[in-house]
Amino acid sequence: MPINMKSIAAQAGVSVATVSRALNRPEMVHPATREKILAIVEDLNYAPNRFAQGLSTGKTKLIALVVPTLNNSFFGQLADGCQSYLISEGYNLIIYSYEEYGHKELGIIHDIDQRMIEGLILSGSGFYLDTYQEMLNKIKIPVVLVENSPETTGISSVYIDDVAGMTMAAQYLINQGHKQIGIIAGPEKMLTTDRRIKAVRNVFKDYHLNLNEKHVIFGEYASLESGATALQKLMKNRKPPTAILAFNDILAIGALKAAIQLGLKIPKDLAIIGFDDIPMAAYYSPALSTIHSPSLDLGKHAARLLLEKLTEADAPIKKMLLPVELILRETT
Amino acid sequence: MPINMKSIAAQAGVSVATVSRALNRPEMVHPATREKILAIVEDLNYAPNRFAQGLSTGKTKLIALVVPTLNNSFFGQLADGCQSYLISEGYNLIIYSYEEYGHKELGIIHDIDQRMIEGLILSGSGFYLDTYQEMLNKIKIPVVLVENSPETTGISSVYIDDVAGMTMAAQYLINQGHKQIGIIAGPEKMLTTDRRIKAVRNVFKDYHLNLNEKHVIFGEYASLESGATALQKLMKNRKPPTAILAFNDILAIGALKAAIQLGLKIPKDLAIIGFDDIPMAAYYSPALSTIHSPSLDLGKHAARLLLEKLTEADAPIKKMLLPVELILRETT
DNA sequence: ATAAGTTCTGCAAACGGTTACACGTTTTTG
DNA sequence: CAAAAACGTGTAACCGTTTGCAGAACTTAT
Repeated sequence: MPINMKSIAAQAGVSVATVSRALNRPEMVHPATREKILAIVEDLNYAPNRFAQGLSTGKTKLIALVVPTLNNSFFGQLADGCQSYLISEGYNLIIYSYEEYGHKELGIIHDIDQRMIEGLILSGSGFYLDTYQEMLNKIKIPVVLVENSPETTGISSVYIDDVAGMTMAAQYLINQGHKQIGIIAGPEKMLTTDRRIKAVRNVFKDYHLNLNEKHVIFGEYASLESGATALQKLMKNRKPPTAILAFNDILAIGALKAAIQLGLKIPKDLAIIGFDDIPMAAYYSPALSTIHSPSLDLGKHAARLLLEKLTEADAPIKKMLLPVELILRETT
Repeated sequence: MPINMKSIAAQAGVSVATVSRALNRPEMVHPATREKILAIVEDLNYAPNRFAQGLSTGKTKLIALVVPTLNNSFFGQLADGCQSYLISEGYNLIIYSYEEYGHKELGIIHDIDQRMIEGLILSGSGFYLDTYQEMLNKIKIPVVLVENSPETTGISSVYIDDVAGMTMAAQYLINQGHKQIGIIAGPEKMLTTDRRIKAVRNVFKDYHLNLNEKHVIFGEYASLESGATALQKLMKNRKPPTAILAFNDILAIGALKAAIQLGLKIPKDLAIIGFDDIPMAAYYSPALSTIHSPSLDLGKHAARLLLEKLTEADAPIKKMLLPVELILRETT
């Protein structure tokens, strides 16, 4: 015996239409009838079948989140943030992590139709500068970008204040007397990479310093190994850096490990500042100085912005900038 | 102009039924017709609407995964593993992380009906011994358990060889001459905790040693902080341990950090072995000795077992035990 | 008491597929 | 060469909702 509207209707002695209305537009049905129906609904713990709803309304309350990988606290927290907000609003989240999934096409464009996904939250490094707009053009549903280009027009996005973060970090290091600063960046074509590196260059300019191009290493997005090899390469320079700016904590920790293995004293021989402030940063040994970014909030705000676009026809495009904080621990 | 079956049918000059058959049971339709239809389908990049399919077949190809949190590489990888396998089989995954979501009821039971979720992969610590069976009884769809009780009857499960892992670790420490071994366990009522602690007790018995009950600390599931406080408590004992077995790497790293802060030399004053071998383990400083468990595979196998149950009516209950490995690094 | 509103409810079509059944066509068989 | 079997396709019911439309029942105004 399936518990569907029909059975509710039968029990209440009304038509399915009335049950539907009692649920969706209560003011349209007579109080007495409504009470009766709702009591039965409550009693049977009935909830409408979303598929049928989806078919008939075109609304499925399904949102997709795209992340590079879940094997990184930053995205894990981001996902948790989206999740919790969406669930509270009656939406569900499908997460696509393209590292394991295999990048090609992401298949999402396909699923958007098949699954009738209503909105998309795009995060991470997968969306490179050159293929970026092209990709977005193919998507016909509302999109919110996380940690991506504020330059992109027409799309709401939530991002953290990269520029402020990098600026603070670079200024701090320079004020500490560092002249040779190594940059361990993410992939070259990534938007965040771009933004952050420009911020560093600007600080250097302000201080009338020169950024040694050999001290800039592009690598994988967030891999411990990539951080380690970057550091090794940096230290082989004739004038090795005395401080490192890493574009995320995973890279920073990889670098930190490599530095320790090279026998460097941290922070005396080498100072390191990361980015993100993943939980592990405070617990590394030595504890990593880093830029704190509110990843959970990032997710929540992204989800909120998306739902706004979904439910309010005239929701304006918003660019939301979340503040960051420089947290000084033991690596500086 | 929506691209649905109707439009395909119109273009091919056949009925929707034939299109449906061409897609689902190709052998039933005349090769020539089939070719024609498939060509159009290909051309328009058509894919059937899953909601409509779901409504009429009852199959939605939606699987849910329950994890405590995504803010832990172990579960991140687990999720990635499930994801990649499921996607390759045409399924989609909805992830519920109950830490952020709020534990109560998990709401999943609700969503299972609403969303017509076909199968469930349950992982993690949320399912405690006492409420465990009760919870499972409420679920009417196929379930696969990850890292959970092999004692549970009637349910397929994938788990790692806790017992072998803990046994190896304990034996190793004892053979190294440690007599006072501290245990930093997860929550007391968790099934894995139970299994692992029994394994340790057995090793002690085999060696005719006594496990000091004061050396066993139960804590949160996987929190750095909980690991740190556990260690502090342990070291306050009159006879503090000279080695630590932590039930996961997060706890281990928390403990490690606390130990370093107490000025202990690792591994001379204190040896530590973790569990899971998250990527960070190798990159911690000192690198953490740990039991490697194949979290990605865990996910893939769980997903595979679930699909077997879904598609093969008589799929047998399977208990799959994945082997672990003791990896000795710098903390032993 | 009747006309004109208001409420409230039911009917039925639609959403986009799947599939049992029936029917016309072709092939096989004795 | 007719009867039987096999094949290919269309018709229509169904899955569980939502919602425009129409009509019944009740108010209110005249």
